[in-house]
Amino acid sequence: MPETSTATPESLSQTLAESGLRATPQRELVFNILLKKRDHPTADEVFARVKAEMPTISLATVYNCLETLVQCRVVRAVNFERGPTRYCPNQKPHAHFHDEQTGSTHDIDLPPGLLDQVKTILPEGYDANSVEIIFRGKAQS
Amino acid sequence: MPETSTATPESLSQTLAESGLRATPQRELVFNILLKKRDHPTADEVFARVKAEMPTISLATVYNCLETLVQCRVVRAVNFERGPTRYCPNQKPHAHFHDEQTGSTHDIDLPPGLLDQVKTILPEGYDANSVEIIFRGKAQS
DNA sequence: GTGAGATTTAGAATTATTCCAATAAACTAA
DNA sequence: TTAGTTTATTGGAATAATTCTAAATCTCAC
Repeated sequence: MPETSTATPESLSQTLAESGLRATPQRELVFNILLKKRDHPTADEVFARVKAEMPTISLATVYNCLETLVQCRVVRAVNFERGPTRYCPNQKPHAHFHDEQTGSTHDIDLPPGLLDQVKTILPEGYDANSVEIIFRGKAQS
Repeated sequence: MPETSTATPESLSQTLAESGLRATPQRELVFNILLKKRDHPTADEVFARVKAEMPTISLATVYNCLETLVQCRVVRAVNFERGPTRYCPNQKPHAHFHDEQTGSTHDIDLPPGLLDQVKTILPEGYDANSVEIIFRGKAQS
């Protein structure tokens, strides 16, 4: 697994505060669950994991928390294909490798400068603030 | 708009035949509709356009036809974000630029070799058969 | 401790897509 | 052609993912 760069649980509260948002137990738990198992879970999967520790939480809250974390940029929402959105707490620039056999997704570290280099293919008049790269294929198991 | 490389309406019938599939009026019309306006429409949008020319077609058939065309590789299904799948008849290797202001999507031609170059960042054991690149930002209008 | 605003909650509503069973169309072999 | 088989289309029901809504709860500043 690549080295990862993420907000820590401690800094989450601060990041939220900077956006005028509160660090609620639900938000913290959802974030910690994402950190604990970095397998790009869907909202439903996050809900199941979170529920084990906080049985009263609702699915709507999980959606709300995930959306909040995405807004604060401590979590990335990922959409490869038809199907539910997946969530990723890795904030380091990285690509995704989607293993077509297993359906699993791996983070791929990007060499510094690659994204800028890729941006140079854009014609005049296009100003990209983000670049996403998705590989599909077979990974050694 | 970048130059595009697509199956022609004429060759569609042959491509389908190669997969043991029939060139039905519905499949041909769906494909022609995609060629006519290359704005990455959703299935619903395709349905609306197709219906204007063939009022009896059903939404299920539009989904079926799109899926068939994707299987035959004459159409690409694109998923950027939460929301319906979009369809693109451009078979030339290209990236997508998603204009966050307008919500529209532009095809970006790729210089030869770029995809192979990007693949070189993959660690040992990863074998990608496709690479997708998505830009997000602002395009000059 | 009160009031304002933020957050959570459960369930209803919506959206996108797939499934299903019946009909229709096209192809094959006699 | 014509019966038989396979393939495709159709409309509606079913499912899946997400968003909405309105009420209850919590938190913070005063």
